[in-house]
Amino acid sequence: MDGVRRDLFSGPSNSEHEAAKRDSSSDSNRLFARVALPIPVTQEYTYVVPARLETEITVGCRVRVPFHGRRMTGVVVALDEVCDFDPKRLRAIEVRLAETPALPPKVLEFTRSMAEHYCCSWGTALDAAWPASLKSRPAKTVPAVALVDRNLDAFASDDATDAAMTVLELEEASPKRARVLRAVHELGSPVPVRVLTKFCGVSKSPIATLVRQGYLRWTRVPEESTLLEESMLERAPRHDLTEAQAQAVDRITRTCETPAFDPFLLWGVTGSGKTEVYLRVLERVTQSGRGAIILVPEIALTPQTVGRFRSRFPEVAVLHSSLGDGERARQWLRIARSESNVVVGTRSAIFAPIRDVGLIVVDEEHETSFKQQSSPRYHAREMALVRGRLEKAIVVLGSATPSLESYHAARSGSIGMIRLDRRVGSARLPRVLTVDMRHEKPQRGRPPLLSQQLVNLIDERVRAREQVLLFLNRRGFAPVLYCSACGDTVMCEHCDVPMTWHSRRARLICHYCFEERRRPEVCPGCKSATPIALGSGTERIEDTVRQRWPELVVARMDSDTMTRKGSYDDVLTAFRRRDIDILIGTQMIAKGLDFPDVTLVGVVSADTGVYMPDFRAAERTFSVLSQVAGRAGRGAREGLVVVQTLSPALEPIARACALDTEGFLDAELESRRALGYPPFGRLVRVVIEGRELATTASVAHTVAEKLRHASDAFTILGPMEAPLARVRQRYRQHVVVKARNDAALQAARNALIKIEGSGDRATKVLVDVDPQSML
DNA sequence: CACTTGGCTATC
DNA sequence: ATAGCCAAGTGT
Repeated sequence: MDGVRRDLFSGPSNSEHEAAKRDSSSDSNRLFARVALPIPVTQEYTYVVPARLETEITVGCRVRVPFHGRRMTGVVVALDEVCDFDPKRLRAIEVRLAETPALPPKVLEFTRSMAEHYCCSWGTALDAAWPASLKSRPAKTVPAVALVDRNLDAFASDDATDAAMTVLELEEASPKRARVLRAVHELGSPVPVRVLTKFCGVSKSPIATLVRQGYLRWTRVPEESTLLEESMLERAPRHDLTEAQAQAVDRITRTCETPAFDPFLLWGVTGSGKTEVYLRVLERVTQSGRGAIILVPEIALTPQTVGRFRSRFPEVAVLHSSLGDGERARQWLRIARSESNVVVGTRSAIFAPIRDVGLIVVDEEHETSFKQQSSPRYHAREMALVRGRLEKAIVVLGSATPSLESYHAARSGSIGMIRLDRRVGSARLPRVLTVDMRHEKPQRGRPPLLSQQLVNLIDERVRAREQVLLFLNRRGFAPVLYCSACGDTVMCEHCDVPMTWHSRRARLICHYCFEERRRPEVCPGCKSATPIALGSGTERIEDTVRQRWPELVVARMDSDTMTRKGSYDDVLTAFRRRDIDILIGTQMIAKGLDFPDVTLVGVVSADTGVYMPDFRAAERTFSVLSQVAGRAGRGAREGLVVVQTLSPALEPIARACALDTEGFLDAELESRRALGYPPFGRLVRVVIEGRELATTASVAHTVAEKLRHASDAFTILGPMEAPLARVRQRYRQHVVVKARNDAALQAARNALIKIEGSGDRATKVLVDVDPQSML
C-alpha cells in the first residue's frame, strides 16, 4: 500500500525514471543543461536535455526538473555538449514551461552579477526576474469606439484638412460631439467609452450620435487596470526646454550614437523639470532604436506619471504591483516578445527582458523603496548601474536630495554630475522659518503642539483663502501610553515596542505586528494608576486643529484613513478643488504632491526619527524635511515652511531649514568617512531570528565566529541584539560585517553565502548586503 | 526494544 | 529549500 502510494504521488514513476537514464547513456550527441534553482545553494545542476525537448530548450528558458525527490522550477543558464558529472547519475528535464519566453542573455548575466553582489544563489536572483504568474488570462473586454476608416485616413493624412473639416462642420452644430471627436483623435483610436466620457465630461449620448452619423463605430478593447486607464487622461505637452534642461539633455545624450556605459547624477531641485529631461533623452535613445527602463518609486507610479510617458510613447509597458497577475503578465510578455522596448515600473522592472537597453532612469534615486526587503535584497539603483554597464547604456539617477552613495560617486568623478538649480517658470524656492519649541510657552507643563507663530500664520493664510499642509511623521493619537506612577509604557506582548494609541478606533495598536487591544484602565505593570497618552501623532494634531479652527474643513491623510481603495484620490481631488483648507498627514503628503494654492507647510515636529539608532537616520530626516518643504509655493505666490523642532542645531534639521542640500551632503559625507560607513566601505547585516532567546543568541554567536574565522579583511561587530530586539514573538540578533572596500567584502562573500539559511528549522538567518536600515 | 524527535547532508 | 538518513531521546 505504502509503496504504491509513493510511486503514484512522488516524482516520475519507475519506468519514466529508467527512460530518463537510458536517454542519457544511449545517445552519443546528447545535450546537457545547467539549471539554476531557487534554493540557497551556490551551484547549478546539470540535467540531460531529452531528445524530444532539444529544439525547445534554450538558454534562459524556464524548466521543470526532478530534484531530490521533488520537482522544482529552474532556469537553464547554459547548454553544453560535455559534462563533468557522472552521466549515469544525471536526470532529465521534464518539461519546458509552456508559453514562457526565455530571458535575454544580458538579463541572465545581470542576475548572475546580482547574485554575486548580494551573496545569494543565481537561482534566487533569477526567481525575481519573472512576474509572479505568467498566466495571462485573456483580458475581459470593455466597450470602446473607433474612428471609422475614412476618418482614420483623414486624421492620418499629413495636412489633416479633412479631419479639421469634419470637426469644424460639427463645431457649429454640436460642440460636445466635436469635443468627443477631437478627443478620440488625441487619445488614439480605439478608445474605451469609459475613458472618453471621463475625458470629455460628457455622457454616452453624443458618442452614440456620432456612431449613428457614421463618424465612429462601436468596438471592444481589452480591459485595463485603473492605473493604465486613468493614465490615458493625462497628457504631457512637449514643453520648450530651459537653457539648463537643454544642456542637460545634450550632455546626457552626447554618447548616444556609440553605445557606452555612461552614468549620471541628475541633481535637480523640486520643480526643475527633471521629467522633461528624461523624456527628451528617451526620445533620442528610442530614435536610435534602443530600449529603455524607467524606474520610479512605488508611490510615484501614479496615472499622472504613467500618462506623461504614455502620451509621448504610446507603446510603453508598465510594470507595477497594482496591476494584478493577469495584466502584469500581459505587460511583461509584451516586453519579452519585443512588442514594447520601453518600460516604466517599480524596482523589479530593472529585470525587464528588454533586448537592447540604451537608457536606464532611476527617478527619485534616494527613495528607500528601491531596496527589496526580501531575498534577493537588491537595491534597484545599484542594479541599474550594474545593468547599465552590461548593456552599455546611459544611466540617469535623478533626485532633488541625492543619496550619499550617488553624491559621493558624482563628487569623486565615477559618475557624471548635472545640476538643475532653478525651478522652471515663475515658482521660487520657499522661505523656511525654524521654530525652537523649547522656547514656546508651555501648556500644562509641556510644550504646545503648535507654536504661536504657526497658529498665527495658519490664521493668516487661511483668511487669504490659501491652503495649508501640516506634516507629522507619526500615525495614531499618541505614540505611548505612559504610567506616571511607575514610569512604564504599555508595550506590545509580542514585540519590544510601545503600543500606539489610536483614539479613532479606541484601540492600542502595535505598528510592527498589528496586534490590537483595549486601552487598559490601570497600568498593566504596577496596577496603581491609569496610563496617560503621551506625545502626539496625526490624530491628535487633527483634534487640536479642529478645536482651534472649527469653521475650517480639515482632512487627515495617513495609512489609517486611506484604507478604502480610491480614498487617496478622493482626498487629493477634494484638496485640489480647494474643498479642504488644511490637510494633515504623514510621509504620504510629503512626496510629489503639487498644489499651487498651498502657501504654508507646517512641520509639526522635525525630530521624529532623527534619534533612531541607525546610521542613515540623519539622511532620512534631511530628505523627508526637504521633500515636505518642496510642497510649499509651487504656484505664483511664495511659499513658507514652518519647521518646529526641539533640536534646531542638529545637522540634518538645520541644513534642511537652510535649504542647503550640498552643505548637508558634505557634512554627512565627512561623518560617514570618519566612521567608515557607506559610501566609504560596505556593510553586510546578518539577522538571526528565532522563537527562543537562548537558541537565537547561540546561532548568532556561531555566525559571528564563522565570519571571524573566514578572514580578517573585514571587521565583525556583534553578535548583539537588533535595535528591534523582538518582533512578532521572535527574538532578533544581528551581526554586522564592516568591509573597508569591495575587495574586503569579496573576502567575506564565501562565508556569507554559506550562512544564508543556516541555523535550524526554527531559526532564520538572513543576509542583507548594503542594508538600508539597521532596525 | 519500537518509535518519535533533532541535527546534518546532499540534492544533478 | 527540504527529503532522507542517522543518532539520541521517550514511552511501554
